[in-house]
Amino acid sequence: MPATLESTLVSAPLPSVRRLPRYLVFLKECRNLGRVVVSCTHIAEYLALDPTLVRKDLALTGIVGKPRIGYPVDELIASIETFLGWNNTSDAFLVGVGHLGKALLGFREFEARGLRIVAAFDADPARVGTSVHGREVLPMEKLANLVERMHIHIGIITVPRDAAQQVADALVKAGIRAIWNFTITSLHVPEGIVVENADLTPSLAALSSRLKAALETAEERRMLV
Amino acid sequence: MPATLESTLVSAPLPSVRRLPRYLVFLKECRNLGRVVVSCTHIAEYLALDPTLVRKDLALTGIVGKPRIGYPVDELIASIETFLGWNNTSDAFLVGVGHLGKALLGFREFEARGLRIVAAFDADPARVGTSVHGREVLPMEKLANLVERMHIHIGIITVPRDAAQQVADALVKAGIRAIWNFTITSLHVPEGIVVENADLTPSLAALSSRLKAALETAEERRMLV
DNA sequence: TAGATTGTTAATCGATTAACAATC
DNA sequence: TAGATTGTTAATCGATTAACAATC
Repeated sequence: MPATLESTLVSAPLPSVRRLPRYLVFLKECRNLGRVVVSCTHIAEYLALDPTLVRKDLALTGIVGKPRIGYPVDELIASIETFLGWNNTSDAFLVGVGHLGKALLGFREFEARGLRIVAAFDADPARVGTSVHGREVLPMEKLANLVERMHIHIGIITVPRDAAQQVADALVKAGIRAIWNFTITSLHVPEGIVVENADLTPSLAALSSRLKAALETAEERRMLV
Repeated sequence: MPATLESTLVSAPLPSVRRLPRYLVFLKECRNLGRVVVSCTHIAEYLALDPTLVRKDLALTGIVGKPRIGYPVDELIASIETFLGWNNTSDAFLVGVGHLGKALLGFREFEARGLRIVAAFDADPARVGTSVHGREVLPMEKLANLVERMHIHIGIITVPRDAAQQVADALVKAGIRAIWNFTITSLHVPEGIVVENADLTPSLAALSSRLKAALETAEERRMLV
């Protein structure tokens, strides 16, 4: 296989990609305050990161800074947003209109971040036909046909975890290319299909673990005094 | 400073901690199927991970396996749940009763994972006094007093991002020790206060980046044929 | 100019993977 | 016993941090 193919198999380093949206918050604040240029030093200080790390992250997006000056704020914002694809919107389907599914359908911010949830599906006949934040809930039977007809690439799974694999199978069979999985279930999908897990449980586990360590440290410190 | 203090400053490796809940899903499936023992090989295969990685993660929880046999399923489940603190529940306050805040208040699963959201607060007078999933929404003025009286350690922030820092300040001042931050805002808190970020935007950015790479790879592969 | 900042190369660090002896 | 699996030590890998020349 030629090297060019191999080279595109990997996306940009994911830790870097995940930091980019946080830079944008700070940069837009700078813009609001009328700042014209900003340095990695300032960004890094605000986000409690290493300046070199920020510099490498920004370089990923293709921007070139000026030594001693920094980066033009407007240009940097545009560069990051283009890199993240926040300019051209992707359409997505959502499956499972429970508490979380409804909340996601209500997030207007997604559209400014390149994601438009254009349809919602549910297996529960009682939910089908109802309207959630202006979108009618459709029956699962319509999923496959609509994915193909509307060239949908992204499926969002917000069903109970026991149903997640089954829904993933249906989405993949219908031709979806990426799944945003809000269940803790580890999905099995064919090679080449992207699964991004967004279930909250791992984050909660990390929170508990860190809190426990912090409380123990504080307790020990107290005992030493 | 003595070495013992230093040693407790760090929690367990967070990547490991984040994987533990996913092991539990598989283990409980095993239990339901009547399996008595399970090996790292099986867990790793199911979750598409390296067996050694799984073994080290499990060792973190203190369990000891039997060569050639594996681990007793029941014991392993108990070991992980104890390690994660899913047995003894922590009380938490939630601030910001919008779409997401309401959805979180509706998640009954949190209680089985050691988190009980005991009260909700909002700055909007129109929301104060209403009831969400059986909990009355309280005014921000009551926050500080109740945190202290109820010995609350965890604050959940689900307000609009512009209000996040202000809410974090109020929580910290009231004596909270850990913040589960559902906004993209990078919070500034005193040393020793834990901030776990759970905003969806970084995950969405990773999804987009990976999808883009996957589509490009597929396209290149198509061109080569 | 002087010096803050960029871009880049090298060193470090931590997590993952490989290797292998011990063992039920 | 034979061999699958554990626990552990060593090697690898990737991300972060340090060092430093180039430069506006």
